[in-house]
Formats: sequence, structure tokens, C-alpha cells
Amino acid sequence: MEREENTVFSIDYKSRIPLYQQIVDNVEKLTLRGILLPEQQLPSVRALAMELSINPNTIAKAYAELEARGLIYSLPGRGSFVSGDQADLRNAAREQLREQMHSLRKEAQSMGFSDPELDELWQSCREEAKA
Amino acid sequence: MEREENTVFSIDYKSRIPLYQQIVDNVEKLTLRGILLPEQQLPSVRALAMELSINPNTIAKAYAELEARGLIYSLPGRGSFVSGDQADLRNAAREQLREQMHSLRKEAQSMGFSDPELDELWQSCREEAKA
DNA sequence: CATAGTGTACTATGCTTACTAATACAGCTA
DNA sequence: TAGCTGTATTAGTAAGCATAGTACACTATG
Repeated sequence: MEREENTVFSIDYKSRIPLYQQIVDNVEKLTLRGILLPEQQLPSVRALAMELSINPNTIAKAYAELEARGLIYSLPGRGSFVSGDQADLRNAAREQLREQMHSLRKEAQSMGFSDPELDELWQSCREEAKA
Repeated sequence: MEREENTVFSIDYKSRIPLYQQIVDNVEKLTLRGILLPEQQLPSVRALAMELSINPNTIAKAYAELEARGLIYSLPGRGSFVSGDQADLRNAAREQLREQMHSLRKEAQSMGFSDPELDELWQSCREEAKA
């Protein structure tokens, strides 16, 4: 009489965000926050599919993207596991954030906003984002 | 022998960005930078469609979105014109930027990044975005 | 009044892409 | 052998984009 409550994953079936993307985001955040530890085995494609009541292919697609990003690695016949170096994962995420900030700045500049103006906006978001 | 070079618009037909979206972006930047002035008349739906060799419906869709955002207003039988208050347009753009910054911060926080860490990243983008 | 130009609305079609599903295949391990 | 893994292939569904054609109502011009 086991209760498999592996549900650390929060999925919104009514969201416009694709299911596989939500899986990816979940795993990414869980690894970066240290909830999922290096070398830890992830739920199998079929098991997680059953648990979340979605198609195994959707999980497989999510795992494939996670593997492409280097966050996990998969061994056919064995399973899928969190990648080893947590510091590397964090650095990769940092670079990704930098890219997004860079794009935002560049677009803002093309609209004629100055650097000090943007910095002020950035700071004004600081307290607001606590919620 | 007139040469109608109204082409302040830069359109990339091979881009994945929808044509109508490129029109919107063009008008937005041109108004915010003061190239297009308040009350100035925009090229007609059909004229711009001819000039850019795209369908009039695509231009109409772009103008409709621009009107919904309040950047322009259209008078059936007259034409389409840049909205009056440039300061308002700029403030609207500012708020939109704030929204994007807010989202970025919130997502970064959910990945376990601290405020000082994010500020440092933000500053590091400052010189990089000059190009 | 007639004409031409304006924005707008509507339907239909082709095309591409993204997402999800169904099925089958191949490897590992007890 | 049996049952679990990940993976590959194919197909169906939906949505977005652009085009085309047609029609309507309004406005300015002559």
C-alpha cells in the first residue's frame, strides 16, 4: 500500500504554456534550487506520464530538451538522471539570463530610452517583485 | 516623374517575425524616436501594401493593433494618423518595459538568484549593449 | 452627383509550425 | 523471459500567418 506522491511538479493543464515546457521549467528550477540533486534519478517517462495524466511522448520531449541543455542525461534502459555539476548548471542559467537582459536593453535603446532611465526602471521593479 | 520613397519601414521578408508585427514595431519605434510626429498621416493601407509588396489585410492588421495600443488613430474615409500626445506614448512604452523587467526578475528569483546577483548581471549588460 | 481614395469587415484558402497522441522499436536488468 | 527503461516514427489536431477576393461605408475632389 504505497502512496507514490512524486508530485513535486506543478502543471497547469489550462495554461497556454506547452505541457512539455512546463516540465522543463519545473526540472530546471528544482535543480537550480537544489531540490533535485546531482545524479538523482528522475521519474521514468511513463511513470511521470501516468502521474500527470499526459502522454509519455510529452515527457520524453521535455527530457530530450533538458538533455540538450545539459541539465540531465539519459541512459536507454536505465533511466534519466540529473547532471553532475550544479555549479555549471547555475552558470548556464546565468548566461541565459544575461542574454535576456541584453535583448531587453537593446530593444529599449532602440525605442530611445537612456541607460539611467532604464536603471531607474530596473530598480523600481526590485521591491515590486517580492510578491 | 515622382519617386515615392516612403520607405522608412525596414521589413525582412525572410524573418520568422510576422510581417504585421514588423510593421507594428517599425511604427512604434519611429513614433517614440520622434521620426513620426503626432498628427502626422501614415501611408494608406493600400499604398503601403503596394510599396512593400504585401497584402493590404496585413497592413490593416498592423494598423488595428497600433490603434488598439493607442499609438495611432484611424478615421474611415480619411486615413490613419499618429496619436497626439507623444509623452503618453512614451509612458505607455515605459510601463510595458516595466512589465517585462518585472517578469524577468520574478523568473530569476524562482531560479534562486538573489537581488544583488541580478543587479550585477544587469550592470554587466550596460556596456555590452552599446553595439 | 460621380469618382476615387480612405478604413473596415467578412469569408475562404493555403501554408507552416507547434503540440500531442498512438504505435513500434531497442536496450538494460533482475 | 519479463518488465522496466529511453527512443524513433508516424499521424492527427489546432493555431497562427499571409493571401485573395469581395463588399460596405465614409470622405474629399471635381
